[in-house]
Amino acid sequence: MADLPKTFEPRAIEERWYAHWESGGLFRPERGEQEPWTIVMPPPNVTGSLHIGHALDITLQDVLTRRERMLGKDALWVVGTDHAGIATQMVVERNLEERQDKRTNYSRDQFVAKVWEWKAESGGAITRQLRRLGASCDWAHERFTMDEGFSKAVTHVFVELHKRGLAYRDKRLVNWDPKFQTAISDLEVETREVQGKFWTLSYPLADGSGAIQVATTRPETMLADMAVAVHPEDERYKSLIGKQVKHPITGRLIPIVADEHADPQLGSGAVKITPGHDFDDFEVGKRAGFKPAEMLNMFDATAHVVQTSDSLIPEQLLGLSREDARKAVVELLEAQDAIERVEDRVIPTPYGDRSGVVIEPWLTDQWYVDAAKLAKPAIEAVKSGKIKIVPETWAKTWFNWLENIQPWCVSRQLWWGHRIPAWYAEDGHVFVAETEEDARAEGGGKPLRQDEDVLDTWFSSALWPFATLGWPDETEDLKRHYPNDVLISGFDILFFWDARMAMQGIEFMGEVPWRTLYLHGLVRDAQGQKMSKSKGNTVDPLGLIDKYGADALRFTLAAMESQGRDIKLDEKRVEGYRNFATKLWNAARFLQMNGVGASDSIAAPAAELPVNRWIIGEVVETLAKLDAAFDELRYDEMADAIYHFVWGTFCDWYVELIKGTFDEETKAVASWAFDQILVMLHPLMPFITEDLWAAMGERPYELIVARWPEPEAQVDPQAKSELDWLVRLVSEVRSARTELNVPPSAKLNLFAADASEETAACLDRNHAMISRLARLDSIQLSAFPGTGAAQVVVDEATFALPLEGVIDFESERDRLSKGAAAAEKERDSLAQRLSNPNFTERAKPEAVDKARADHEAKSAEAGRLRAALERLG
RNA sequence: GGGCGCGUAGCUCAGUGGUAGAGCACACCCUUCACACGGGUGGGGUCGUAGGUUCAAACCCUACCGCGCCCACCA
Repeated sequence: MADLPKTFEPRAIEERWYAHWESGGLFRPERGEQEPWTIVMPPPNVTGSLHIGHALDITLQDVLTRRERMLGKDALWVVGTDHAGIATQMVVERNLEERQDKRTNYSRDQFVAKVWEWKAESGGAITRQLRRLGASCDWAHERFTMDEGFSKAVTHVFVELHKRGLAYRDKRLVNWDPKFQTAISDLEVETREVQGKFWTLSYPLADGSGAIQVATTRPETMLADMAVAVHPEDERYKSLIGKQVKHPITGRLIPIVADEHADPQLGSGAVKITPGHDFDDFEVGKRAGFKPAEMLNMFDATAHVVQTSDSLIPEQLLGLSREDARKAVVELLEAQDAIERVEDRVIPTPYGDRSGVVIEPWLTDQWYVDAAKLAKPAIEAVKSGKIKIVPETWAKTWFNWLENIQPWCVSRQLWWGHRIPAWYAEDGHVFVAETEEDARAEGGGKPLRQDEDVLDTWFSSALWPFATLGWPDETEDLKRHYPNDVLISGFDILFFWDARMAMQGIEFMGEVPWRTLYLHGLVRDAQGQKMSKSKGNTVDPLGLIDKYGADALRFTLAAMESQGRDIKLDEKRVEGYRNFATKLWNAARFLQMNGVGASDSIAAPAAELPVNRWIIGEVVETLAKLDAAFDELRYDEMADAIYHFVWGTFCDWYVELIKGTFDEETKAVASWAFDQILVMLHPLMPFITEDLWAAMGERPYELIVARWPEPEAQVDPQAKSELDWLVRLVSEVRSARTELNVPPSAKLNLFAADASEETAACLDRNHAMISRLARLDSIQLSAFPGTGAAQVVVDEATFALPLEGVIDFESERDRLSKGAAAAEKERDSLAQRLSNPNFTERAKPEAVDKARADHEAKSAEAGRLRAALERLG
């Protein structure tokens, strides 16, 4: 048994134990015969570094994984990284820019090679950081979404979806990001409220009979106007329907059409229609008979003005940015007095969530996935309970999103990612196939050109629960570990990732990806603000680990994780749990000094002494609480149960009680109970527990693979009530001492009056412990004959502590009166309730019985306290 | 415009139809031979507001006030 150093230094042990676990293959021992248990880690971006949100996510997963492993299961925690298309391409492009270089100086293949180079050099930062947290995942089979095998799965899925008619190419408006020059999905667009203007413009009728006023928030797009719409029932405009308008800047003749989209209440009631640059207008345009291919486009990929196909945009506007074009157009309109009104207004404006620039609706050919079809079984899976969402309030959000889902744009105009397996012949014919050879075969040997685009990163990560297990091959892992048991993710990726995993998993595996979906909240700063780099209020988990240890950080995050609500992280909490670790450490030191080491039995040792029988029962009850908390995924309750047991029960009472009496039985029980603590605490605090496990003695195996306790031992009710009584007695005496300002060093005599035989026996059995903890000189089973004693009431007995001359009668009278008054107040309120026939007749019988019993107890207590007050004189 | 969540001790949060809990902070005492990252004791809450249901509500219902988030095409 190694002597423990005086203080606990997390730094010194964390690295050593992690390396030991990993090199020893202890994260996934060979357990092919055992029941499998599976969880996949949301693959962090390969460009990422560990932030506090990861720390929470990883902690929650590791806690479950470690326990399942201790339960003896073949626990698999899949780990890997995501190629993160846009993010990674950006990083590499930025590196090039720093050297006055740029992506377009290279061929596609050359650039992609550079990305792989970057990944090899600096792509693994986050995986090192996961280790610092103690993540016990299966590194031996670490995956990457661009690995050959995984890529094969991605291609296969796309080809299959195409075959099944669930992936198709379409020309329609997409959310175009002019900064990254790629399409993005609806989910990657965030709407921000921006202060803008609402213009009312005057468009002259072509026949010279007047003008019609139209409203817009984006005057620059008028250059591609193709119609003016009015409501079919709007009396003001009915007669104009079918007439033409001469566009004030381009001179284009455009029709006035009837469409319900035009809201008579809004602005003038007439609206300009720009089908190529507005989602609503696109629909109106289609209804008005325009084909997407005919719709006018006035922007290039960077959102600068280009000539429309009818060449009607004035020369001086070409090449202008959106912003400049707006100014120029407004000036031109002002010059011809065509602006009726300008109002200030808050405009909901779409922004790219990564680029931060305004998204342009742009008419392009893209690949879409028929999400609505895939969504149906995913909705059903939750409805039927095949997937259980925790907390279940999120189910509503799940349904709401999936029921209203739009086609998913999956093509991206990037170089880094899974290239879309589609090939085009010169006649435009498209062949979708797993390989170029297959495509060529299908195309009859015609020359083919592969699609330039790559797939949305989320398209591939949606396959994570099965493609990491070897799919489409039918591997042993796949058979054993799909469906996964649980998925843990932040609710911020519920749509991006979770829902898409469910859709793809059900479509391709015929089975839900996981049985339970646990959603946790976001970590916020102590003020409740969302953490962001720009605000500078981020908490660096690695800094906290350096300062307080990984165990303390993990325990904090678990303790604060309650049913998915957001976590306001306060460093003080981490400090507090670091103190908890130190407390445990010192308890171990103390036990060690007294000859307590590793327990030699898994089952609770036989014990005679009440204190030992009691602590065994307390372990059993703590285990039950923990097991229940695990079953319900209540991390706060797990932390709470073990924290209070270790500190409030084991350290504060058991260790204090057994001080000085380390007989063989006590040593055996203390060893066993402490071992149970280490086992039960290990999922939350793996490092310190593993270290203490080793420090306490020779072990046949590491704690990480030790067995989670089974509730074999019993709670002894007798011992429980005896120790419960003892704790109350000691607490009462201590309280009286403090309130009466008795110096801690003074030892008192205790007289017990009215003690039952049982109480007398308890006093006798435990007199040494009671005397030490309550600082007593002697205990006598008789009423104190004199006056001037402090008195405390515990159950039926009244105890007197003579304080000859020391006692302050006033203080003691106050103290006793306060206690009596409190008891009487409760007694009276219970009496009142019991005198109400409505209560005794209608309330549950248990409630009535309990009220009666409580009433009796409170009456007796009040009586004893009043009697004590009398005696005081 | 829909949907969700939250408002409980100074702070951060649990909580259950039957007389309010924890941690931290605070006050007082203690250099007791594991631990001052400690020990002991204590103060502190009309459980957002107003109604309703009930024998009984902080817990259920309704409305309102305040805060936050998500979804949605009001040009």
